[in-house]
Amino acid sequence: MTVRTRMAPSPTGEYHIGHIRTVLYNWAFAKKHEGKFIIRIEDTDRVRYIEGAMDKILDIIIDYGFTWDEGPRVGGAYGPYMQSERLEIYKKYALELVAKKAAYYCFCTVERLEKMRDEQRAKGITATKYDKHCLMLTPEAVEKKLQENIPYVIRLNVIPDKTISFHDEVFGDVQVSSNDIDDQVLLKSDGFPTYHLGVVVDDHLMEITHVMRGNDWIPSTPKHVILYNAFGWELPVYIHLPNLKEKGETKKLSKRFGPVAAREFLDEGYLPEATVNFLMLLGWNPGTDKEIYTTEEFVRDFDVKKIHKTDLVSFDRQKLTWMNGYYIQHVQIKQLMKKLEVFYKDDKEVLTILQSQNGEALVLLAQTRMKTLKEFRELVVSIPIAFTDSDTLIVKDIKQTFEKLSAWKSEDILEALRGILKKHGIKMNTVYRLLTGRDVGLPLPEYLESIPKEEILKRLT
RNA sequence: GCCGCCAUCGUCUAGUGGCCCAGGACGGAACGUUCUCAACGUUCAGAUCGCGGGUUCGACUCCCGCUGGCGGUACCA
Repeated sequence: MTVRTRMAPSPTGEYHIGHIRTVLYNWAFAKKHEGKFIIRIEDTDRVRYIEGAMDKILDIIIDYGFTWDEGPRVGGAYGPYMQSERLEIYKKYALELVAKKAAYYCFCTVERLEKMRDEQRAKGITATKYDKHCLMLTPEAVEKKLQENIPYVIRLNVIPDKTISFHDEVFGDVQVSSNDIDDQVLLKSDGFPTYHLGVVVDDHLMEITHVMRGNDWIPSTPKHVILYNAFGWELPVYIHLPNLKEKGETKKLSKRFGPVAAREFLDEGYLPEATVNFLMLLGWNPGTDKEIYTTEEFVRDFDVKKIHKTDLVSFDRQKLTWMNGYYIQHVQIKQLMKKLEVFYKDDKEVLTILQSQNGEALVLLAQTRMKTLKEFRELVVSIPIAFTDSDTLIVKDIKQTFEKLSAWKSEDILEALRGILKKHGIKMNTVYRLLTGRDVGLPLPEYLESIPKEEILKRLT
């Protein structure tokens, strides 16, 4: 049996960093078992649908280094891979369920449903459920309403007093009473399926063997199990993943603490490989002390049995930043140059520095000093400074000393600066501030060498 | 409310009955190196394993209860 996993994004908004984690796990699992990773677009919510969202999602998945074997843009034998193009299929299967009495037509208006729920709540029932009002309709009555073009939905017919159970590779056996399951709408009045119908039909038709998704789906999995049983289909292997939360908080990631969208992390200068490495450890751990992982190593070591059985895992931004710094430090200098050039492609000032004669030398110096690509800018771009009265004497001295230097080399500059420090009884960071406008940064002599002497002298007037 | 799930240093976690008076990483502190800041090296602090009961010769590990958190409870996914 070929392993087939999938990620099924819904084009209703920004692609979250947590979604990349889910892509990573699904992708790695398929790779590990020499299977296929599929992307399917679940665009069944026409109210929240956002034009262009799908392409943004696909682009960001690519930018994080992932590809898919089947799905939009690449096609495949199980297409179409957009649910909006599969409406006839869902209708066919919904009707099959109706024929099997596992589902039924419902003509209730939203108003009646609201009234029904209000009445239930008035009676103290907080877990409101559809009252199966339309289940009582005779076949003739249904036929008549259909003839009259009365809008309808198709609902799942949940049989009471049954125990629905399924096995999850992470959470073990889960059991739920069918009494706690609502007669879920399967096919909406606009002809689109709800998630529950769409996911079951498509996962089956696309021969998905392992369903890996956030554990917020655990409560609705029994509905899917009922559907699989009604169709007489075999269940996929369920693997529910812990969701992400903000470090120190109890709730999910929030913009208040930094980026949340996958795209934003790239914009902030986080390397995809660093972020992906960080994501690997969010919900999984090899059981060893190894934390730095290439995707190849991850594919090799990834084991479903090691996925964390917990409700939420913290997204520690500080640790991400550390890991990003680690990656920047360990990447080949040429590659780092390339990454910086791409990152600063619209920043003339930084780009000029990068492409100057000393560009690479500066990057080498900056390599251990930046945690994100974004921090490179403040390392190499000086801020003009206004000298105070007490500064002028030192500045003048520095200038004179520099002017006397025959060669503009870091060793000579350092020696000159040492003399200044001694003479005025000041620390290097004072000189640092006078020359760059910043308190900290790249090693001064080397940094100065990378800038033409004339320019430095000009700054000192 | 009801249903389901979860619970180890500040944070992420290792740990599946004795190897644990709980190990690693991030963060913090100190020292070394040093032209500032980093990086690097060495060291330190930091968890009576949510609480209370059991079971057992022995529990972080098994069972029950409580508490807390999360999720679901839509013609959203």
